[in-house]
Formats: sequence, C-alpha cells, structure tokens
Amino acid sequence: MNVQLEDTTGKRVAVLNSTLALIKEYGFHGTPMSLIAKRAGVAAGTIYHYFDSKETLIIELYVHVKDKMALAVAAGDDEEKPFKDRFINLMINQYNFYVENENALFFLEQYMSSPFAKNYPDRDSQLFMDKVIKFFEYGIENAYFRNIDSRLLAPTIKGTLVAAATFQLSGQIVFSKDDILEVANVIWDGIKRQ
Amino acid sequence: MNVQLEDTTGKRVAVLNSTLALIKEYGFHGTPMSLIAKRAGVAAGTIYHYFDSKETLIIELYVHVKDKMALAVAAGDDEEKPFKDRFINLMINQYNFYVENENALFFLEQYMSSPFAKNYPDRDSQLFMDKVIKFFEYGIENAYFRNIDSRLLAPTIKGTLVAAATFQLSGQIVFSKDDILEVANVIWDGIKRQ
DNA sequence: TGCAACCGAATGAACGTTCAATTAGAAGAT
DNA sequence: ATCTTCTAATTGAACGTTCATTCGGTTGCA
Repeated sequence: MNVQLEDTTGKRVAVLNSTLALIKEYGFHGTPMSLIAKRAGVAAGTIYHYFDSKETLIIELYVHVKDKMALAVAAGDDEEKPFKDRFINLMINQYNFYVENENALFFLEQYMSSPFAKNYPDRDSQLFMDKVIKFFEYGIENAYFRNIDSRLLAPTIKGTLVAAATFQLSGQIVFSKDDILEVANVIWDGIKRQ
Repeated sequence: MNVQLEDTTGKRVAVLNSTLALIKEYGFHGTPMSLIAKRAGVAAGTIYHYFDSKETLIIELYVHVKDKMALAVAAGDDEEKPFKDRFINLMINQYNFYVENENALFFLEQYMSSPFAKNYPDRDSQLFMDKVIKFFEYGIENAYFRNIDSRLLAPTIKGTLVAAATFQLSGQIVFSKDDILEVANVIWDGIKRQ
C-alpha cells in the first residue's frame, strides 16, 4: 500500500526486476500480475503490499530505472574537462547503459510512447534531473549548442543513441569503441554551435 | 476473415480510423474491440469480417498508416534537384505529416516500441520501401552521407523529427517554417559527409 | 502479544471472439 | 418492371477465458 515501505526482504526489488524483464518480452498488458509474482518468487497478493495497483507499479518502475540510468550516464563526469569531452563521455555512457541493460532500454521506450507518460508527465527521476538535465542547461547557458530550443536537444540526442543501441542489441552488427565515438560525433556535429 | 476484401461500404476504413484514434488515447490494450466498433458505427462482429483478430487489425493498421506516410513524405520529390535539397524536402514533409497526423505519430511510436514490431518485422509498407528507403540507398551509394552504417541513418533521423513534432504538438511552442528548416539542418549537419 | 509481511484461493468485471439469425443487394428468370 | 434466389455483409447477445484485485487467514519477527 504505502509508497515508502522498507524493503528488508528485497521483495519489492524482486517485483520491479521481474516486471522489467517480463515487459520486455510481453509488453505492459501482455504481462499479468500473476506472472510477475511467480517470476519474483512472491505471492500475487504481496505485490499489493508494495504497490497500489499495476499502474503505479509501472510508474514506480519507470522512476526506478531512470534513477539507475542517471547514475550510469553521469559516471566519470568532470566539470574541469572541456565541454565537448564531457558531452562525448555522457553519450558513450548512455549508449553503454542501453546496451548493458536491454530490458531497461526496451521498457523506457515503451513507457515513453505509452499513455502513461502523457498521464503522469510529472513523475520522473530526480537524479536524472540533477545530473543529466543540469549538464544540458549548463551547455545551453554557455552557448555550446546550436540555437535551437533547449527542450529539443534531449530527445534529439536520445533518438540517435537509442537507434545505435537497438541496432547493436539486434545482433546485426558489433560496434567498436571507435564506431560508438563516431555516433557520438554525429550527435555533436548536429547540435554544436556551427 | 479474408485479407483482400472489397470495402464498398467503407466500414473497413471506418474501423481502421476508429482504432487509430482510440489507440492514441488509450493505448493498444486499453482500447477494447467493443469501443472500436462503437466509434466506427459498426457491430462488434463486423470487425471480424474484415480482420482475423485484434492483433492482425493492429498490424494491418500499421501498414495502412505507413502507406499514407510514404506518399506524404515523398511528395514533391524531384530527382533533378541537388541531393541536399531533396533531403531537406523529405525531412520537412515527414515533420509536417507527423504534425498533421498526431494519431498516426503516436500510433507508429507505440507500435515500433511494442512486441508487435519484434514479432512481425517483415510486415511493412511496400510504398515506404519504394519511395523513402530507396532515396536513402541512393544517398549512401553516392556517398552523400557520413561513413556510418546505413541502417543507423533512418532511426537517427526519425528520432530528431519525432522529437520536434511531438514538441510542437504538445503546444509548448509553435515552430515557424524557419525553425523546421533549422531542425532539418541539425539532421543534415550530423549525417552529411563532413 | 502484537503487528507487519505474506500468502493464494476466490471474486467479479472486462474483454476478445463466436455464431445463429437477419438484412441488403446483386443476378437471373419471367 | 417484378419476383425469386442466392450470397455476402452485418448484427449483437452469449460464451468462455483471462486477469487485476481482494481478503481472511497464516507466518515470522520484535
């Protein structure tokens, strides 16, 4: 029921991970609560001890996953370094996160293009705001970017990274470190101040 | 039942349009067949005269929508013109299609990030292949693009356009023709041979 | 002893699909 | 033109299944 329950037994996290894995395979509505429970090694009723409903479970999963991503993306960021270097680092981190967390990539994409995102636009990861969004705001204020609306930047960038990661994960190709760097530069060349 | 039924009464198209509109609002599984029927002005059973199941209805809707998009995107394309001009024209056409067909944009995004797309990767619009994919193959063969894998191009481009169109549709901003041109140039500057 | 965590069978609503019956319209016969 | 026949299109109530959620009871821990 409650939003802030201690998860001493790890069942809350087990449910979240189970949901994440199943949604990748079957989609939101293709995954019944009974299956989520089974895979988490938990009774169906237990889920409702931690989450009000299937809907809030998915929304809380979204925040959970995006928190994890925010930490991964901001890893190794160093304010002393040149802006472009920091930018490329973030791009590569995000690409790697996607590739190493296929479930998360697939889930996030589904979530963003589902009615959930429209109905709960305020529910988002605070960590992501603080670490990632902040970086872009800094870049905008200091005129590192082309003169386009700032809110266009993030989705533009994401589109390219998601495309690359999805492609790698499809197994059709194996990108080298240089390939990924090239992808990061496609993005940079597009949005940098020309 | 049959795949190639004449639609003399327009009920097949009515069902497709009804489905498109409802999916935008409620998502795939949030829209029951009964509601699709009601909105189309048709009995529930009639849907099954034209489509085998809800699943095939959605797959056929995908092809239907993408056919429409292919025609809109390729409008005014002229092989005599410089490649960059043709490219920008295609970008602007696709942007405009998204903005003028919000239902279609939302549906396509949902479809692509759903298990449908993974389960039926071969079901796609022939028109889109012939008109749009062909153009990019031409650009690749003639080395207009940066040296990245060709299959990375389309999704990279789409990511930016979808971002822009979604933003415009959110009502947060009204893009001028020049703004859209600028977006098209972000894409071009990113992927052109540097 | 008390309370939170947990269980899982039971509940009831929602939904995709079916099908027997009805209608509409075309083709053929007079 | 009018009537007859046949088929395809259409209807919507009924069916059977699935699934989210509930709840009375049990366990484990402080």
